[in-house]
Amino acid sequence: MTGKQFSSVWMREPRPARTPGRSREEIVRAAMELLDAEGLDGLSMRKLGAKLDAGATSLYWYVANKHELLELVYDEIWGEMTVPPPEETKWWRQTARAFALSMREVILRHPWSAGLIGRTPALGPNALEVAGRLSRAFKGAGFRGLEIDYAASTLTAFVLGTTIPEVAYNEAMAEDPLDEESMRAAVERASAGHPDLLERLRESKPADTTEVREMMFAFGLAAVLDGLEARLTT
Amino acid sequence: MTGKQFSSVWMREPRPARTPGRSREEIVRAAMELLDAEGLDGLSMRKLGAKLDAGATSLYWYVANKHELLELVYDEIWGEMTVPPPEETKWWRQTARAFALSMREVILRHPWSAGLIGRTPALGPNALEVAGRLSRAFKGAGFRGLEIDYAASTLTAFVLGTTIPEVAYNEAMAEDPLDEESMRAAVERASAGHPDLLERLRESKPADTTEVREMMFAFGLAAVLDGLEARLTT
DNA sequence: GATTCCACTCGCACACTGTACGAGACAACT
DNA sequence: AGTTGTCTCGTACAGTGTGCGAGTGGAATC
Repeated sequence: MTGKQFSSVWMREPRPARTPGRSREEIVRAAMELLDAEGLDGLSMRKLGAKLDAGATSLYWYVANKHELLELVYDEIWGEMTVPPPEETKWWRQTARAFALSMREVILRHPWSAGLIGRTPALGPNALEVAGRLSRAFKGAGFRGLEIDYAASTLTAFVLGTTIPEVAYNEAMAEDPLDEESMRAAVERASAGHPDLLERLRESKPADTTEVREMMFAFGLAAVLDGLEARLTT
Repeated sequence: MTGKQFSSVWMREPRPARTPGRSREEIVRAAMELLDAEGLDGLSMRKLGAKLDAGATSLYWYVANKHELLELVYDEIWGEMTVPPPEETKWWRQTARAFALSMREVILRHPWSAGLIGRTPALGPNALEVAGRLSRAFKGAGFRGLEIDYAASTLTAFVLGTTIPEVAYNEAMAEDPLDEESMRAAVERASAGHPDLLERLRESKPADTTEVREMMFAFGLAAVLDGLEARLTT
């Protein structure tokens, strides 16, 4: 009568894995390969089973349902991000900056993660490790109490909010590859009646898309870090 | 031979809608009701058809596919956000702040939008209207050239990145309602071995969840605005 | 008034999804 | 030898988006 358990993979022990060869890790690895190759929609239990020379429903021995599997691969994403330990960096800004760049890079490298990353609570060991390191970094910076969390959340929110649309753009381009020119024409047509937008569209003409985004990210990141620093000195 | 068109609802004229009663608008309205009631997964063409006393496939006369329908309801979301015109506000900060609050409020009111909002290019009339107003506001603030876009993107990125996890938390809670207490216990158990996290978890004990998030949002927003202002004066 | 045409509706079918169920296979322990 | 527990998987079910093609009703044309 103690109420329902919070249902997450991380609240349950994994199957012992007496390991003939199939195990949770194996499944997660195969799932990530499939995700990298075919995206979030490309992952189905049947395909994953086939990839492992197993029946689709065999996987349900190791994983309660597909959502649990996604929780597992999701945490793997956090494992690929780097938060440099304080010894390696002089200022907290350096740590924060390195993390932000790494987070963006990981998401862009695994575009399917953009569809997962804010969507499920991040309670896996890797996510907690990152959260812990980030916490320590901001604490070292001088933040106190809840503001440590606030600062960390602000940073990750910026990266998330920036990267998700980037991924969306990339995927729209991938499934419907059209040259820069006609894309621009389409957007221009849609922007008719919004002179401000058209003007800025023309300004960016010569620049490469990825380069513009790089600059945008650098600009926003600098602003966020400045903003956090400002919260610190008052 | 001019290459493929960019495929988006906004690139095509809507069906003339001789309107016996069924029309694009009607369908979009019904879709939003269904989404508000049952969430993103609750929207299926069959259910939507039933709600309109129509066969599922009848809708395909007005909409090329489900994705197009989602593009339409997605733009509706932008229509509910408010960007106060410059006359009504004294500083750009006020405009930006009002927009950010409004954006967050709209997303929280239509949680399903969190699954759409960064995922598809925002080329609908409402989205462009918002983008235009935002552009003008930041131009008025003193930003120039591409930095106008950068500033606007930074702001929306922050709101997006903050709100998506909020929605995720709300939905996890909704489908698996457990009291604050056992939730905290679960998270504490997961955080074992991360003293920094545990410490902060305990600090936030008395505070209400929604209140904490409100404070977090205010903190982050102030930081972002400060950061943007800093970019401006240099 | 008859005919043609077109806007529109919708039942059926197809390929696909996640996963509950229960029957079997194999190894280890009693 | 028998029992138990771990693990595999075929089958089945309810659900999805949507292509196709036949059907309907009203307006326009002859």
